[in-house]
Amino acid sequence: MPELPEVEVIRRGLATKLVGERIVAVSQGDKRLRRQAELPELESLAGCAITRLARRGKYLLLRLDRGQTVLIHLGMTGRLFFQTDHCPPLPHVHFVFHCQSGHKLLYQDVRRFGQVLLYPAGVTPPALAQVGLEPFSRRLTPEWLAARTAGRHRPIKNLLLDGRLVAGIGNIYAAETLFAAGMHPQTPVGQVSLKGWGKVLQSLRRILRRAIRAGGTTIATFADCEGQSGLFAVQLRVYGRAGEPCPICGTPIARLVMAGRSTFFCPACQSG
DNA sequence: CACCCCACCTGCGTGC
DNA sequence: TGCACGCAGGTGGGGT
Repeated sequence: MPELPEVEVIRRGLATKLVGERIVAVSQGDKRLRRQAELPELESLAGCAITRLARRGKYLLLRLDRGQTVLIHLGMTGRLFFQTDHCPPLPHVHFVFHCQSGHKLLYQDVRRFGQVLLYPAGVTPPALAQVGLEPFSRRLTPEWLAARTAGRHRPIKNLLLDGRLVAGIGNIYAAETLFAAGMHPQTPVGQVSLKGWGKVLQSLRRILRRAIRAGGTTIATFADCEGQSGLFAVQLRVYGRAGEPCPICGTPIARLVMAGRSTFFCPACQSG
């Protein structure tokens, strides 16, 4: 589900309701996520107030007034939302954060690829050390990308998916970025010119901004913390559209598997 | 170091 | 109707 725009939409939605809110209890479902904090740790959050919601790549961070950090990654199917009153018990709910105001924040995750971890004051979550530059960082420039990829041969699409270099890009936005930049997904990174990197960066930033503004992309399950679907799916130009005509030239959109992931592109527009 | 592959899960759509 | 299969927005550990 969630790439940078979806996580950012969640972050903004949660911030309006959670900043200043105090946690009174945390409860846990029976099945475990791939990585998760133990319940006694999370129960130690009782009495803490949430001071800030932050995002690094696809990680969401809840900062608490005693310095702790709750690190949440939504994996493929993770969702965060407030439980509405009188709704029936939901399946696949793994954590419930009970707030002083009566709000209940639920973490639901069908496939359980997500993570909910707790770090004490002063400890930086190790996973964050691996996270690359934010797409909107001023340090991310065509020159930086060219320097980091000089002489390397991996396809640009695989590079965009590598969050250790640039954070937050997933399969949807990698495809859309390369389409907008007119670049073939298999282009070896070492062959991309400075001008090419400029185009990629400009396309990436424009698409991410538009996706955030549209509330993210809902393919099947994504929803913001109020349960609203994102509207960017209708603006997708190639992702999931194999066989459909390219919106620019009419050539059928092609599908290719790269690094085990479906890759959608226009063979005519993205020849360079 | 650079890069690829697969495991980790459940659910849904398709085709036989 | 049922079953087998392929596919899905994520990482991360292990192999070449």
